[in-house]
Amino acid sequence: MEVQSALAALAALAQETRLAVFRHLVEAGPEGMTVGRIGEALQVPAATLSFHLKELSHAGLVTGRQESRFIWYSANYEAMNGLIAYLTENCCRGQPDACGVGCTPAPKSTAAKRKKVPA
Amino acid sequence: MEVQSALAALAALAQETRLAVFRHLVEAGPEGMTVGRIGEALQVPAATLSFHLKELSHAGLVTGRQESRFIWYSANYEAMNGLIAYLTENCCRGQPDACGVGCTPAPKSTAAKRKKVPA
DNA sequence: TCCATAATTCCATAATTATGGAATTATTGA
DNA sequence: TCAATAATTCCATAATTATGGAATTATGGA
Repeated sequence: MEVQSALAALAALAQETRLAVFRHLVEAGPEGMTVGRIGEALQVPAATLSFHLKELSHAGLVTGRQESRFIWYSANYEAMNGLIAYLTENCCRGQPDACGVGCTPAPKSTAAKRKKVPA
Repeated sequence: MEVQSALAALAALAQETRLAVFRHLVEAGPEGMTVGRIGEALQVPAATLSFHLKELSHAGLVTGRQESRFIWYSANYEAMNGLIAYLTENCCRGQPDACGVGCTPAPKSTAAKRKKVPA
């Protein structure tokens, strides 16, 4: 990933509504969601949502596909992973063991959080 | 990670100089670098660098420790990993296999890139 | 063709952010 | 105490960005 695309992606995500939209789409999976459903879920006016979707789209973080009267937006997982790779690239000069807490994104908490069960 | 800290981190990284500083510190390891060395390496005027270090620091992405006349700044690896976890949280509703290219940041390209050797 | 629905563009206003020279504030060694 | 170096704060200017109602542009069903 080039510095300019990383910057575009970060700027796109650095806004409350867009971050929420993106995370929603990451969660939704490759099929994605229609603009209407996104706006409903997040309570965002259509014009505002359209503006933010365009920003995310320009940054390469989401893509839309027209399907009949609807546009389905979905997360671009490759871009997401590319951004993460860019941020962590060459962490500790490739000696991650020397990095204390580590250069690795922890045990990958993909699933929703679960309350810790007391012993 | 809370939405507000994620937003702060993303906003901090969404700026060319700060992104360069952060990646430089990620690469530098836990010891970090002095302000002077950073400015030298990236060719940034002191006042500008100071401003950006403050932003990164407020966002929790770096920390400075005074040591004699110098301030050593280092990346906060925990914050970095927290941000990544926040972005990928509950990816594909916890069924990453259904996600095509995947919810996982690829084979972890920590080390510097190497040219692929032709077969 | 006409109507209803989906989504985008237009636009003015408001708010936030980056820049870097000059002045200022630490910190240390002599 | 004084001088030298490290880093930050101050400040005015310039530039970018978010908001959402109203108008506009697809798209498909009747």
